[in-house]
Amino acid sequence: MRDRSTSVKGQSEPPAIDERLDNVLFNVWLVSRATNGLLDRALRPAGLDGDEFALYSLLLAGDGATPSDLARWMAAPPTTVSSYVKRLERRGHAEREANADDRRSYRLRLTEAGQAAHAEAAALFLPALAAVRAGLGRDEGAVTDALHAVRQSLYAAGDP
Amino acid sequence: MRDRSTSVKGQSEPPAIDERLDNVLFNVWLVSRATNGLLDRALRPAGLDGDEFALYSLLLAGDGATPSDLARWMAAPPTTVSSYVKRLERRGHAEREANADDRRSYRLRLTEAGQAAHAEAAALFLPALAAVRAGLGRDEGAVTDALHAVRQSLYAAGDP
DNA sequence: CCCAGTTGGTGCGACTTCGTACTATACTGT
DNA sequence: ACAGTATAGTACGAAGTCGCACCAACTGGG
Repeated sequence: MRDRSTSVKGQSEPPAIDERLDNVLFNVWLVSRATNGLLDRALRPAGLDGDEFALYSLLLAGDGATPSDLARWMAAPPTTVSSYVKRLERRGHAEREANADDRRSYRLRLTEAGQAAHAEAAALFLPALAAVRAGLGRDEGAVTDALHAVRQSLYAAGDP
Repeated sequence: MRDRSTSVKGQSEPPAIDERLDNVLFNVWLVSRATNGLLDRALRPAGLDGDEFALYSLLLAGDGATPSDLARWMAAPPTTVSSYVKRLERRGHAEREANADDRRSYRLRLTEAGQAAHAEAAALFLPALAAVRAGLGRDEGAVTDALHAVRQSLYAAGDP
């Protein structure tokens, strides 16, 4: 896994990490920033950013979701979720379905248009994912395990 | 590494990932959101959020940095960096030092007050980091390697 | 030299995030 | 039945993000 120093082409290298900062959380921050940057640029032509694409994917994979569900997935406060909901509705990409069991809540679902938007974004997302996977090569499984482990630890460490 | 299912106490578990979404980029997104949430909450008493703490740490570890440097580290557009600079200056946490070699640019450095703020935040950050590391146990090295690998791949995949 | 093109940063404005309050509905024990 | 409390979501406003347009300073070919 280590020392895959095969720098392809003149591709830009990431800045080198000071050893005092080389901890899990700082590395997560670096990866997170770089990933957001990459996805935002890749998806822009489709009119979505990385967060929105994740949201749409979640709504599509599950059978919709309640705002509370989304807040848990995103680790975001409910007010932020409310903004997203409003935005998706304004775009005509999602709609509410009343929940008979709990009338305070509702289930948010992608509309046809929302699914189309997701498909369009996915067509840009998949090549980006493929490129990253290619860069990881045979390490991909280990990386996925590592990310699962970090997520688990974050919750154990007190994510609410 | 896998199946460390020792859920401590009644701690909240993260939602389970649909297998169709279980790819590197989506996992990075989940980890990123959860990490930001954790850090924002942990650091709030010190008046910094996760991004700011990373920024301060970078400025402290390097001997200051130019806005372009920061943009590269953060994978953020220059306008965003400008906002950060203004904010840090407004707080009295950083100041500019003229760069004789390129008079368009400058080097940003933490002031005494900035270092104090960083120290205060670090006192909250370190326990959080320790908790996450504890959760990772002996996997920590593998996780760090994995994060390095992902960062490398992101740049190879076209981070500018 | 010198000027065309590149690079480092910023002002501004549209849009996003999220804390503080608040309402509405659901649970809990008595 | 019914407080009292807990939970789902929202309105609003302050602060943050970043695209567009821009200026200033560097660089390289002629």
